[in-house]
Amino acid sequence: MKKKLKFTKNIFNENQESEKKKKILASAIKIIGDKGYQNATIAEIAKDAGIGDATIYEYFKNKEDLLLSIPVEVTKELIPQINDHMMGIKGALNKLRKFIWWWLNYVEKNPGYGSIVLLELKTSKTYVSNEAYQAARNFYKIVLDIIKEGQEEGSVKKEINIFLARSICVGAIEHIIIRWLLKDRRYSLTQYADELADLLIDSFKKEESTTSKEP
Amino acid sequence: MKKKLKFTKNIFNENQESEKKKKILASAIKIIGDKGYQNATIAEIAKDAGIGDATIYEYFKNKEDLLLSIPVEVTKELIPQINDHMMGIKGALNKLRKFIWWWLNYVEKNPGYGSIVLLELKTSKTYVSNEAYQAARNFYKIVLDIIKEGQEEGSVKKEINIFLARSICVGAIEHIIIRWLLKDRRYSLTQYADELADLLIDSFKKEESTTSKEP
DNA sequence: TTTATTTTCCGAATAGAATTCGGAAATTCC
DNA sequence: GGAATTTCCGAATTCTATTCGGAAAATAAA
Repeated sequence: MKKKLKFTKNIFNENQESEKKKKILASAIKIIGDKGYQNATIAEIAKDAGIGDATIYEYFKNKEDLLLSIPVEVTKELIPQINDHMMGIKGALNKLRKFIWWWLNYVEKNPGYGSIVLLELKTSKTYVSNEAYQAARNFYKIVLDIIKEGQEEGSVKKEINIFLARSICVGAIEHIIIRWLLKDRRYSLTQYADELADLLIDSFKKEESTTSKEP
Repeated sequence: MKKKLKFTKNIFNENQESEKKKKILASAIKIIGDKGYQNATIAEIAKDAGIGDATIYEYFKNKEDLLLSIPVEVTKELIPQINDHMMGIKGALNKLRKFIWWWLNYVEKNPGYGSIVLLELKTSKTYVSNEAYQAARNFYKIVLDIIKEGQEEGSVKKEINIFLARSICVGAIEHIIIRWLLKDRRYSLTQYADELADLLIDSFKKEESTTSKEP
């Protein structure tokens, strides 16, 4: 493999992260996801990644930057993945159901990441002004777009405020995940998907039956 | 005022917290609510309370214990307060509307406390095994009781899972508050109360019209 | 191949903040 | 008033993020 050329490192790495950086991020997800941001130490993350403490600072500004980089990088993979799963599904409400199922399932399989995104991130002072916040917005924009689509195709009530509807969906999903993360995680998270989807869909959907003049 | 007797301090203080402890808690709410748990220092809290750093450790086991004590103490005041506001309101769905309004309004007026409860608390490693978690449960039990009451009086659909309904309510409320806390807080939070209540109520309520045989 | 330059890495020092310790000051008891 | 007890806190300790300076490795130049 060709090695990096002089002065080209930064440009070269814009898309292709160095292996070392990826390794640090993986260790950070593992350690922070397990112990929480406060109890995770740079020393332990460095050790897990097989490097010296100081080396982390070659790749990340500081501990907070390391934390915030996690959702930025992971979301880059996640959004294409969920879009892929969405393909071929007809009807906004069916897509909403799929989204709920997919996200619960993902967190159940990656509780460390879920814990970082849903518990640790928001306490970061610089979160909203960071790229990580945009990543979260992009992710939840999927829900907003589904609701919009539903209004356009006529399956979702026109009179509801789509932003409020998104808040209800995302809020409910996150709340259920957070309970699961905080508790022992013994039960399956995915089992809630259908019932939650039923209730949400029921509150958004336009009644099909007696809508037109006379049946 | 009679001073404390030998050996009776702990028993005596079970209900009546010492003034100093209250002062520390007030300063902690102020500082942590403003800067966040990580950026708030014991030194600054102590200074604000007009005492030495080490004195805080006479009243709280450590910084985390201080954080967790905040919701425990505040909830003791809050639950009676909200119950008071609930009095005289007829109908579970009207109570739900009131609860939503009251809680949004409280956070708008006490954003520091809101920030502690909704952003900082859950990252604490010992949260679920702490009294603070019970305090949060007690607080949100109000919502669960309202939904139950609604099913009993016939205003809420019998077929919905009340725990899920509670998750949706609480999740949606918290999500809206968190957005407000993270963003600039320039707009009014209370303004969302009615629209949110409308949407939630609409999804829980039993259709009144054609339920009985023939009107 | 040798030498110069640039990049990567990290051991050791620094600094900031939580927590502990020992004893002084204040209060209560007799 | 003096002994016992409690309250308070200055100073020392410890733990950890972060910085610094330079060694090691990689790359370019000769």
